[in-house]
Amino acid sequence: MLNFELLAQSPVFRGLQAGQLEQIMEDIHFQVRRYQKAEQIVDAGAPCLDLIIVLSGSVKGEMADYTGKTIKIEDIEAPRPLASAFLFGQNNRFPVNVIANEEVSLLYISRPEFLKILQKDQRILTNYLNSISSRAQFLSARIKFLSFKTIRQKIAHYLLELAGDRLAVVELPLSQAQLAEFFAVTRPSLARALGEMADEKLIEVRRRTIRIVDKQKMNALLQN
Amino acid sequence: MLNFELLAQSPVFRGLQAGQLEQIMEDIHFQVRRYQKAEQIVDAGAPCLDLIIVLSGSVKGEMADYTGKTIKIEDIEAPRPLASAFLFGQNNRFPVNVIANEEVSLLYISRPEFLKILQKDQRILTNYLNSISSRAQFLSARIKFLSFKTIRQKIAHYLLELAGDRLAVVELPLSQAQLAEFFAVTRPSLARALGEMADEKLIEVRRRTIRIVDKQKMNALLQN
DNA sequence: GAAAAATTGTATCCAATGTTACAAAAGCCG
DNA sequence: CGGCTTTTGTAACATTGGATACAATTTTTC
Repeated sequence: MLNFELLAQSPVFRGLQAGQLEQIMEDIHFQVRRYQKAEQIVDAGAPCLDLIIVLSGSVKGEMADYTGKTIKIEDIEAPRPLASAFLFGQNNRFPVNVIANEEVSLLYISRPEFLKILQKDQRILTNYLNSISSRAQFLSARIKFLSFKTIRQKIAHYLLELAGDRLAVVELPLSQAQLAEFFAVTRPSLARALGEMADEKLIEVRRRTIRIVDKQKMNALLQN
Repeated sequence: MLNFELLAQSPVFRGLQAGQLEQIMEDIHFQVRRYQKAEQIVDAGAPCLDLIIVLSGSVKGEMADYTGKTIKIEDIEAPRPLASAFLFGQNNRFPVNVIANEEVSLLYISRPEFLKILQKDQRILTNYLNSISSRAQFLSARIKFLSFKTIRQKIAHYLLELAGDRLAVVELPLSQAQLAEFFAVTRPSLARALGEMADEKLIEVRRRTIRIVDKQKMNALLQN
């Protein structure tokens, strides 16, 4: 049985009462599938025929970058939708491999069934439009990030974003290895760049804890 | 007066008769604005409140890459929509600067008005979903492209894509300078890479005309 | 608490690309 | 045709980051 309370937290169904949602889903055909940790859920290039929502656990999207290596694009946790931006469109194939981070269960709703839902409920329609758009916005931000030329710029952007306008002391939420992966950069190179920036008194690094010393210069980095 | 024949060619209104479209638009509030060549139409970061469709001419989207330089993301020509993926979403701001390539005229339809249209016509709804999704797919492809590590890989990917399964002789549709911009790479570096690939008999280059000599090795480039 | 594993810090070497500058070739326009 | 502009080709040098290896430190596990 579906957990409608949780599902109503999903970006697509947000704002609905669990009861309303249950009623809508009554007329709809759907499936729930389970996967083990590290199992490959979707191969990049496979056609996207269903809206897929993570019901429990989390999955990751990885892009095969042709060099055999993979770049991790993002994690998706319950109750977020997985393929929302690729359900429609010309050549609607998954751009990424999707792999289970842990044991997960996924809700599948086919495209025609989902269209029924969109016609039925205006709330879900706007939710879905918002969801898809947020997806495009995410990709756009990622392009912006990847367009930084140097590791220092990536670090500066990342740290300033993380710190916001508030404190100058930041605890990295990722290990250096993960951060390097996110930056599409090797781990020693990241460590070296951090070390050099520390030498130049832009930041202070004590393992995962980083203090931004010279916000001025950090910002300047991003503008030349 | 709007050219409904042309507008019906737009991804959003495709498949409608000009007459149907005219009827739908009768109830809708909209504006048409004109811009001169090189005029800045949208500043990156500005809120996106309207669906904007290019009625004539073309515009380009450029991303300010923090270094002062801009990366050209794409050209948008009539009758394509401009901000379709950013009309909705959490933080719906333009991710790019939009600049007129020539004299252009643009159709503006506000979000609430456009929602009316979506509710009214199911054809337009699916069109719009397809349009947004294609947008996300485009961005995703761009990320994939940018994730190639070497210039040679970018060249190989680009040429093989351009050539398709057909002839091995390709005429570059862009100047080297434009291509370099698209590759997010400097022009001399691109020329050098082309020269080296020619030395190694992967390709033959005579200015804009390129002949792919060794498809085998070109493909291999993309896989290691 | 000790051994093992994971994470982080560093160093060396090398390949790839940017920077800058200039020359050669092609296209354009009188 | 002949000069001007744009595009393309090339070279020398500097910089960045990748590959690899290993040491130091911290965390995990038993």
